[in-house]
Amino acid sequence: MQERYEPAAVEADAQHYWDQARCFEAKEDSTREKYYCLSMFPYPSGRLHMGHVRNYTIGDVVSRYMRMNGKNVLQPMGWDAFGLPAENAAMANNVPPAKWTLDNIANMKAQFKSLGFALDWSREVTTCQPEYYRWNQWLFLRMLEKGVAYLKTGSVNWDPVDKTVLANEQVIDGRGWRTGALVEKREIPMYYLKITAYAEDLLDSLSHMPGWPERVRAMQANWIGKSVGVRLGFPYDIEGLGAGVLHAFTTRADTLMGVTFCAVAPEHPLAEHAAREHPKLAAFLEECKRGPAIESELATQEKKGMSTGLTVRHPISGEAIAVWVGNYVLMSYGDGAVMGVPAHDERDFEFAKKYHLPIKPVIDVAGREYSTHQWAPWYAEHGRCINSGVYDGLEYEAAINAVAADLQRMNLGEKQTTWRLRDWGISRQRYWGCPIPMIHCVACGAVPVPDDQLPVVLPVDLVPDGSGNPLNKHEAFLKVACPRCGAEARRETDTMDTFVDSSWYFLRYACPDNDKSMLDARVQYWLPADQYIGGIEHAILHLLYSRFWTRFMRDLGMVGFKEPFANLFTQGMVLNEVFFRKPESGRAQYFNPAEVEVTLDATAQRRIAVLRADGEEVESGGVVTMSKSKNNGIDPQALVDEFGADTARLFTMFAAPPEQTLEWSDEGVQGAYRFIKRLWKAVHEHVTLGAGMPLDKAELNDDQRTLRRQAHQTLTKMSDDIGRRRTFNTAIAAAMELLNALAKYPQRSPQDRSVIQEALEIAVLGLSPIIPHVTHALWHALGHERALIDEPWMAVDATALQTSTITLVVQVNGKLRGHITVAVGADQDTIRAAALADPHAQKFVAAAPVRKVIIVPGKLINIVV
RNA sequence: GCCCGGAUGGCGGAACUGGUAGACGCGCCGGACUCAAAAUCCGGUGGUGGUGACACCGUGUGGGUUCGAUUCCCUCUCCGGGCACCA
Repeated sequence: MQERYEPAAVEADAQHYWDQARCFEAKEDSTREKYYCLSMFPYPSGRLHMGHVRNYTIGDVVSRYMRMNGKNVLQPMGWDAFGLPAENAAMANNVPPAKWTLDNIANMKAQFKSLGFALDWSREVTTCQPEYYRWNQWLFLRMLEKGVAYLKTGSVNWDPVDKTVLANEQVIDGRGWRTGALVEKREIPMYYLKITAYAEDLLDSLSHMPGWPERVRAMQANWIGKSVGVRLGFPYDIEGLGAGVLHAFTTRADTLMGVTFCAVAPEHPLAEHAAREHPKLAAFLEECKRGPAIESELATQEKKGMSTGLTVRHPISGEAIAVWVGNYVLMSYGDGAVMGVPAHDERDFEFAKKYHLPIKPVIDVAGREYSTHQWAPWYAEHGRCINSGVYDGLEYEAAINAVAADLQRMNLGEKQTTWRLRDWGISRQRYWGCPIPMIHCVACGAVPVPDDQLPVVLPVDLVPDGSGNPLNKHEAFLKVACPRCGAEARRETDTMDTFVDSSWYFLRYACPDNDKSMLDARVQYWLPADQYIGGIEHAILHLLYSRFWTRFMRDLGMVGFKEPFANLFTQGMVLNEVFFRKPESGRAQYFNPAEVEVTLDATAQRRIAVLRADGEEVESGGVVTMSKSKNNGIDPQALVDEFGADTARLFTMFAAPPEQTLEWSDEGVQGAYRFIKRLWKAVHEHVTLGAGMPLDKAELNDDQRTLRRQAHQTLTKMSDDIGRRRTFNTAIAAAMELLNALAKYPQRSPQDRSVIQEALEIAVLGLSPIIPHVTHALWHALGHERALIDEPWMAVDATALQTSTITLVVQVNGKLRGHITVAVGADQDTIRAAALADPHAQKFVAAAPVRKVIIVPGKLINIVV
């Protein structure tokens, strides 16, 4: 064994072994228990970033651990290869998105390999290849047949200068990012997927998914947003419209008698009707249309409204109710109208104050004093109806039931369940995506592409120029015969949302080579995925879409399950300090932390950051998410080149628990490297002493027994931390403690050496899922023929854990005052007496009478005086 | 604005089910080795008071429940994620 640890040689050797032995190529085997460990596939942006390293190291640790525990493990990888960045890069460099994307994939794949992940590359899936996306198209056609996909108009951001549709990300302060032109909303026909048809089941299933984090389930439940309430009708007879009913949904039908106005969305038919005769209102509607499309901006903008001049009738009292337009009312939720009850809804209160509308309290909350001048949070609480005619005296639920029953009788309302969840619009007016397989014929309308003409292949040599989808100018793609009548027709040029690609890629890993069908029987063997790992930022959309997609496939009989991911793990983001200089005028210039030297000043009080290039100081902007815009990313490759993949892996697993954010630290990396060197040295020192003797468990002295106990306690903890808790940081800490104990262990007798051998084996094997390369080498050095990856996980020796005495904590009034040692299995009276006799405790007990003694078995005694 | 998280020494973090706050690592201080430095090794390291044994204080803020609270409940502050066309 070599004395020096040389990561490059060690890692090349281990990777070569895994490659030639094809260790990670998974094969279906019905006699073995499978374990499908899935990580969210990356967008091929060009380089791996630390977030990727973190995500895939977690998956790799789990995979390797499960493999050593006898599972038939599948850990695949692929590429989420369609999307906007490729079009931007194409424009910047005049390279087709396809070439840019495939080059990036080649680069990143090499990086993946250098990190030593146990991936089955024979199942690689790339979403921009027709072999993959043809099945997007195929399934879309099945959805169309079932009415799950349908056509409807939807609103998009329109840049009037570039004459193109913009993503929300490309709209900055209401203006196009390239042109600076004011962005307009445009209504265009788009395809939608009826995810709302599955809303109830998507919600209900959440409570039967113990393998998902509580917070993700809560976020999804709130996103689906089930509300049970009443759909009310306000009848009207309006000139030019005739008689009709304005519908509004409410969860607070008990406050119906407090309605003093109604507010409708700017796109509501009543608003549009009124605007025809009302230029100021028309201008207001225009203003709303130019307003933000993003919910966060809608919700924070100033609440504005304007009267339509129209009135509707209160369904119970018959009073005239003014109809207003409110910029905060969403056309997409409920009926696009709300009843205004300023006395019991904060937003309505604000609105009423601003436009001097009446406020009428109709709920008595525990006899408290209501004031129409100022809002108080309790105004929205449940209570007893007052000022409500026949409903006076009724409580919340009784009042809602009574109102619903009365309205139903008048045919002006009914109980209704409303969902916040909206159908999923998948049409994108963009080039670099999966073509929607439709053909537009003058005579036949929108005609689906027949299955035998799939895939509709996306031309790969186009370069977008910012002025809309280049497919619209591509004659060879556009021109096609109508499948129905044969006349010349035009191909659909919209492509699919990339969330479609990522909604089922995890199924395709089971059968990537199947060119006859989308899925096959192998899916049933591997899925559902036993562990899914990815960023918390995907907690809602991607995961919800995947759950929906799987349900639709289940309904078609393509899969036998509806939840694709049995267990979900959401890892935190990777952060780093930002350094910048801001000139007097103009934008801040950001410097990569790799180019900055941070030192302490003479008093060690203040940190000084200096740019290496010019020796001048730079400012620190705190620790934030690694991003291109802040130039604070760390290239994992530089780390691998300098310290090796094992150090990169160890650092990311040790620096923080995997669910929390992780702060980059150069010193932390050094610490990880130092630990690996210490481990190497410990094994080296041990094996240079030559072969030991077999362990004789019956002939151990106290020191040997103590070390053995610690080694097996470490094994217990590492197994639990890796296998159950997924707290890799504490598993590593336990291994460090064991190594510290070994360093202090004094003896070198043959029996000592056999105990040390066992402890080193536990440390090396236990760490192998995290730092697989160096442990591969050390395992051989410890005298094993077989490669470590093929070894089973070690079993804990229960006899090594046994002790005869136990130390208990003695508290007085909950404060730590002393320790006592008692025999294992001592009875309560003995423990109580020993605790009271403890001299440290005595000092505090002597002065006052003992009122109570609480004994927590195996832990502590609390004496209450 | 709404939904979901988070806050513990100089720093990253540990304390798993309400039971010893600060494991492990980094940094710093002292020492060994060295002509010297790096590397390595050994010891110390929450704050205040005390020569010391030890005592008191201490887990973002303010309150509550409990024999006992970093952990449970309420309030507030700050930070992060998501908000449907970034992925």
